[in-house]
Amino acid sequence: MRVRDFSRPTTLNPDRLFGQVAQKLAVAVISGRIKAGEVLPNEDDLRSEISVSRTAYREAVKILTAKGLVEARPKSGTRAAPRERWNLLDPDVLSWHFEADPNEKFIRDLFELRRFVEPSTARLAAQRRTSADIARIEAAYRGMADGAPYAEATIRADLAFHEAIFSACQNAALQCLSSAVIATLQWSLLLKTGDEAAYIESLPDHEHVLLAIIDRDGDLASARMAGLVIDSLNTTLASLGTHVATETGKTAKIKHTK
Amino acid sequence: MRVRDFSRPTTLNPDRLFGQVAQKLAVAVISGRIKAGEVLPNEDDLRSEISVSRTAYREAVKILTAKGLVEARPKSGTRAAPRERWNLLDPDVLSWHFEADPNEKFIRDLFELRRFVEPSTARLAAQRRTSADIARIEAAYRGMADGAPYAEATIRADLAFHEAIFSACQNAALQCLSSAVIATLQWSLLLKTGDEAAYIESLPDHEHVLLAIIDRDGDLASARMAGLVIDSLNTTLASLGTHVATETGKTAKIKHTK
DNA sequence: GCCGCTTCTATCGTATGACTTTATCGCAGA
DNA sequence: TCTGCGATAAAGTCATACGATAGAAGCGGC
Repeated sequence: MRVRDFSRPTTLNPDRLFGQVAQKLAVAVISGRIKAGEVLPNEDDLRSEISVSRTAYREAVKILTAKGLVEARPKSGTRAAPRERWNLLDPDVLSWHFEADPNEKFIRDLFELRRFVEPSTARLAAQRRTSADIARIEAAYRGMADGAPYAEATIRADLAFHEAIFSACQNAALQCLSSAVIATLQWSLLLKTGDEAAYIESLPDHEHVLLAIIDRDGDLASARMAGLVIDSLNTTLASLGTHVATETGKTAKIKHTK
Repeated sequence: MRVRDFSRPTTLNPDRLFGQVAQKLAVAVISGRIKAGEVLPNEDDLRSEISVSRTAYREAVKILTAKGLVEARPKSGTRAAPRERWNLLDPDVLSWHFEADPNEKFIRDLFELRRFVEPSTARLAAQRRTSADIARIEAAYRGMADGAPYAEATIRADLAFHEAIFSACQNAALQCLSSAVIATLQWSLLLKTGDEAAYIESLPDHEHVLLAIIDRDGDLASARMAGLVIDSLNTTLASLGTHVATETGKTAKIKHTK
């Protein structure tokens, strides 16, 4: 796909050869071009696709193995792993998804995760935030408010806003979910690009979350963040051409079309 | 540490040479024996520790790179990465933590994550469960009730109980968190081994969760799971010799000692 | 003596070829 | 038909070599 990924640079070097091969293979697996059968046999790949040494190829495979995308067993070959084995929350795996066609079910799943996690992070952030955290969140909010909708800088500010809230939680395990939330956000922004009204409307919601966190009001921060996520989900799914209804109460139920 | 890890076999082959080297290095990084400085220089390791070829060593390093534990920059060397770069929710990384000394802060973080996530999974499971899901969860519960506390089979049943609830959510992204929850459970069971009373008392809680899921009562399932997690946290932290107070209402605040 | 340039070295990345280990598959024998 | 053994294919391991470059060490000019 032709989408730019604005998340922080991936851990593995993309201008190194093994990194390129890893990405190439990963996208082939994630996009479904390689199902759960054989991966391209060693020598075949080397001779046809790109001429790359066995070393670089093997190291690429090791990376994918580490992320659960493929499984290599001695005699039977290196096969693409079934999806339930993939580390879907790995930053690189999330990032590689942007190179494939949008998977609607997966985006829904990510949003559901976000809906469960992000209100809690807002609550924690309200309870534990330092003044430095406030400064970061506020700066990010200003970046969102000042920039043009869907400009790169604005998007970065949006991502930074949510990242800063995670960071204020002081929880290393929780922090690891920030990449998943950020990927969800990117899908969201990507899908509704052009819908300026939706973006403008979301600004006050962000500000309200910020204010609640400043006030150390965990319940309020949580509730406002929940609202923000649900609004985002609704406009995103609307862009996806799917219908969504919001239940009364705090949870939103996604109508399963078809 | 001398702890057994009962989670499903890791994705990367432990009886392969590179797997052993990867584990060795990973534990050295996670335990803090290697800080954020240089990793053992190539040749030094090869000659002293275990005689292993550069190939195997490099592939091990690639695995750790993929999981964010180390960073190999072109010419300056391979260094242990700062902790915020680690993929703490990666199944292997979680598993490697069992080889190091218990990190109290990290266990608290994991419990916090669990507290946020697992009630939601119980709610979703109640809404979406099939009869097959019920069968799995119920079988796991029977395994817990029938076995002796802290016997291996009983522990496996406990883990299976929670895993089955994740599975009933039909959410691939959420599913990836099951390994983190299971790791948390294992830490919990490990730390309070011997406290049979705590285990016996948790049985009805599990049963109540199961019943709520059978009844498709999402709110009830969520509330009961929340109670279960908080009880587990309290007894676990008590075993850790730390004091915890339960706030009135749905959230528990962990008193930060010192 | 301080600063900038050159050189030198350590270390990662890549390539190649040979050998070992493992597990699958098919054939032969009971 | 079942059992078992060997052929075989693919991953795993080893040794070696070379290229590139970041960073250190040494050198020379101001």
